[in-house]
Amino acid sequence: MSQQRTKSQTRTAIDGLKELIFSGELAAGSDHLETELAARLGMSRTPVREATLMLEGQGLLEVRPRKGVRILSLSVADMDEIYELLTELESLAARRAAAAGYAKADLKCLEDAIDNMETALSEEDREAWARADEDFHTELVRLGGNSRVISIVANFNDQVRRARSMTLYIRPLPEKSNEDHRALLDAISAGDQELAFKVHHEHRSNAREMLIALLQKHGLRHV
Amino acid sequence: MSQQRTKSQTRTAIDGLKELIFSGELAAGSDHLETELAARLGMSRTPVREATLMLEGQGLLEVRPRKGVRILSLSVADMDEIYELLTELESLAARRAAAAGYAKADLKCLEDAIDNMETALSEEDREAWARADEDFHTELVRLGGNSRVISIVANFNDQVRRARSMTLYIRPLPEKSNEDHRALLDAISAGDQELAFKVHHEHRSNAREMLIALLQKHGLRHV
DNA sequence: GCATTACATTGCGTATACATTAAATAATGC
DNA sequence: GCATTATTTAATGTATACGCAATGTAATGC
Repeated sequence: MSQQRTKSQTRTAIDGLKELIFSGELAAGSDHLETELAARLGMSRTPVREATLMLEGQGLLEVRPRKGVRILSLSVADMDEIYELLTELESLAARRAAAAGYAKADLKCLEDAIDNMETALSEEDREAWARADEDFHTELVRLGGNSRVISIVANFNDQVRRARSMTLYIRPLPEKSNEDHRALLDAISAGDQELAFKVHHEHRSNAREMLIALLQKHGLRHV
Repeated sequence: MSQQRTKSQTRTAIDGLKELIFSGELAAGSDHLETELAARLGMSRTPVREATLMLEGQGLLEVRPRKGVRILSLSVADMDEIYELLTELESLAARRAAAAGYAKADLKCLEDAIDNMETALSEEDREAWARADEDFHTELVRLGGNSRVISIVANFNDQVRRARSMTLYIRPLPEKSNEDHRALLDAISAGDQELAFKVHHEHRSNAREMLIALLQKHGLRHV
C-alpha cells in the first residue's frame, strides 16, 4: 500500500509481528520476551516495545510483564463474540450502503468480488475464494461509509484471520454464499435498506453458526 | 477500581492525559510536544510516548511527528458516526440481555440507575442525571455479555465525553428518556429480544438526532 | 524432608544519549 | 523581489544504560 521512503522501525516491528502471528510462526498462546523479539527483528527493544503495546491495543497479543508477550488465542466463545459483532457492524454497513444510493459504477468492486468468488469456486481454489470474499466484505463496509465501523471491522478481521485460514480447507465449499452476495448487491442497488440489512445479517449469522459448529466438530477449542 | 501498589509511569501518563483531555485543559485541536507533556507530567519522554501511542489507538489524539500530538476534536459528522455505532452496539447488547433471561436481581443496577435519573430529574441536577444515564448504558452493555462490545462502547464513550459535558446544560431536560429506559427494562425482563432491540434502537436514534440538531443549532462544528 | 528465608538472576520500566530528518531560516543567484 | 538552495534548528525515533522488582534457586532451620 502506502510506502514510506524510510519505514520506521516501529512500523517494521508492527508489520513483522503481525506477519509472524498470522503465519503462525509465533504460535497462538506462546510467550516471547521483548529481547527475543528484538533480536529476531534485528532492532532494539524500544520499537518492539512500542509495537507490542499497539498490537495489544488491537487485541492480537497480551503484554505480561516478566512473562513475555503472549500471542492471543481465540476460544470458540471468543470467535462467537467476534462474529456476532461483525455480523452487526457489517449489516449496519449494508443498510447504510443501500441508503446511500450508489450508482452502478460505485458497486463495481462488489460485482468484481462476486465474479472472482464464482470463478474461484468453479476452480475449487479456496485461497482465491477467501481473498475475494474478504474483498467483498471489506468493500461492503467501506461503502457503508462509517469510518469507525471500517476500522473496527478491519481490526477484528485481523483477529480472526488465523482461524479463517485454519478452517479454510476443512469447511464445506461455500456454494450458497454467492446467492446471498448477489441478493445483497441487488438490495443495495435498489436502495432497499431493510432488505440489505436482513439479507446480510442472515448471511453472516449462517456463516457464524457454520464456523462455530466446524470448530466444535473438529475439537478446535483454541485457534 | 483496581489499584496497583506502584502505578507505572505509563499508566500515570495515560490517566493524566485522559484527565487533561476530558477536562479540556488540553483543548480539542491543540498540539503538544512530547517534551512539553513529559515536563507537565513530571516524567521522561519514554512513558509519555507510550501513553500517546496507546491513546492514539483509542482515538483520543493523533501523533503527528514533529508537530506534536494533536488532541482530536470531533466534527458533527464524527459525532454522528459514533452515535450511529453506539446505537447499533447498545441495541445489540439490549437484544442479548433480553435473550439471556436475567433474573430480577441481575437487573437491579438498571433499576437503580433509572431511579437515580428520576431523582436527578426532579431536582434538575444534570450532572447526577448524566452519571446515572451513563451507569444505565454501561450496565446495559455489560449485561449484553459481549466483551468486545463492552470495550468498544467504553472507548467511544470516552471519545464523546467532552461533547456530552459541553451539551449537558444546553440540551432540554430528558423528560421522556426514562419512559424509554423503563420500557427497555420491561422488555429485557420479559425476554422479548426484538422489542428490547427496537425500543433501545429508537431511544438511541432519538438521542442522536437531538444531539446533532443541538450541535448544529449552537454552531458547535467541532467539540 | 519440608518450609522458610536469603540470595542471585533477569526481564522490564524508565531515563537518557544520540542520530536522523523534517521544518524553519538564511543565503544565494537570477 | 522571488525562487531556489544551503544551513541551522529542534523534535522525533531509536539505542542503550541502569535500577528495581519479580521469579527462581540455594541455603538454612526445624
